[in-house]
Amino acid sequence: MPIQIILFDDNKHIRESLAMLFLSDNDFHLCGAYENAESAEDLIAITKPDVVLMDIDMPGKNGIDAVADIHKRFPDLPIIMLTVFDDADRVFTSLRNGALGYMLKSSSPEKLLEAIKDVYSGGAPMSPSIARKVMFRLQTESPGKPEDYQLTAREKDVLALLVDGLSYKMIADKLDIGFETVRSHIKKIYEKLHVQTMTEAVSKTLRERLL
Amino acid sequence: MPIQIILFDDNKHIRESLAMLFLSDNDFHLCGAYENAESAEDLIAITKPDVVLMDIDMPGKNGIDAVADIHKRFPDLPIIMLTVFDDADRVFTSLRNGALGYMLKSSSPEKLLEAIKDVYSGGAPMSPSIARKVMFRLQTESPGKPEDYQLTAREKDVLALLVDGLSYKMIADKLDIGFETVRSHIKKIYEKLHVQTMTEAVSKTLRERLL
DNA sequence: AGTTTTCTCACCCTAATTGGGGATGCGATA
DNA sequence: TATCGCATCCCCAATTAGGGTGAGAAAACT
Repeated sequence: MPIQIILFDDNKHIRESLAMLFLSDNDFHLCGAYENAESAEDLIAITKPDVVLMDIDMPGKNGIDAVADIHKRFPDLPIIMLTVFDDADRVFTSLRNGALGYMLKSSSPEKLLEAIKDVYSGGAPMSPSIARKVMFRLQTESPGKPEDYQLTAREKDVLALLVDGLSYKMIADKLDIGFETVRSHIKKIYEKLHVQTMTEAVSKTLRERLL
Repeated sequence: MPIQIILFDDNKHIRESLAMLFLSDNDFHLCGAYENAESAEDLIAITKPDVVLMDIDMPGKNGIDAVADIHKRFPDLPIIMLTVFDDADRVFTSLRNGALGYMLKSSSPEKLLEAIKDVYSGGAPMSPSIARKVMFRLQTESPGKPEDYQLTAREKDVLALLVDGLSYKMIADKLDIGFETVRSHIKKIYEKLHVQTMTEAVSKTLRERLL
């Protein structure tokens, strides 16, 4: 049986050309095409599509908010965003809101059909240029190779507890060592991390994902 | 001119079939195929490829470490990882280490050629099943909506500087307010965040991505 | 094997910073 | 008017930072 598709796009031309596209291929069936996502949730509840195609900018309720609502109510329903611009921020917001795929409108009809099949069978299709942005964010948000400050195992223990917000005394208790010993370790840690206060140490540790 | 490709894969069969693939297409030229990545950096320096194909598991130096080294020395050289399993952790480590694309060996030769073209022209090709994992991580690692502790603008200013490791006095200077004022703000912040020390505040702020 | 370095632990003293209580004034906003 | 944000000040106790010293054990060098 064909994959049931619902489409939200304010551009009449796009709606019609996609309708033609799906008509010409028996693997797909367009069960609805709407110019806004205002009552998207109800329409989905009625037509029960397998895949949602959602334009990112639409008058009224925009695609990004619509995705959030749809995803909340139908968590397993795959949603593919359609866009003309590969604006990094909106890509991200959409993805975080629950969209699975992200296709540029400029990509070929074949690619779109392929993307729908992908998303229907558990993949997450993205235009390569979009994937690149996603990855860039991923790389900068998780700064891979942490610099190695050569902390000893014990120092890492202490630092971990420090980061958890414990005081010297509490750390001493937890590690079953003396208060002054904790201090010695912390002095060494500061030296190695090139910091001089607890907050700097905690901040550096979390930001650079040490430990 | 054809895209110059260098390949690292310990499986002789794969090396040979890819060699055949590139021979049959004039858009590509395999300028080297090696069974390990031990001296990858030097080989790259000599053969000057446009794209690197790197198997993820190899005896000796594994592909993940190799990527890190190659990316460090040739930051603009695109690297595509090849793998049989779409193991989420290794995907991520590779991506963080600088790989741009990530293809399953099970994908078709056409897809691989396409991926090479994509990466060469600035995209980031990924198998949809891999992209899904990437997105999943992205969604769970950036925990959408942070709890709102109702901090005032001024309190956020203070908290930001606190997180940067500044002392009360330094914050006072920077914000051009009195030392005691900083203290009162911080007291309020602690109250709102339900913490009682600087480290707890910093830790909570960074971990929950407040600000 | 012998020496040196490193890690862990512990203690001292002093100065600076921080945290928990207050209280007060002023302007904006509700 | 009453609350809220923002700014300022006070005191006091606790915590933290910087400067040392030193001992015992394990790891690394020679």
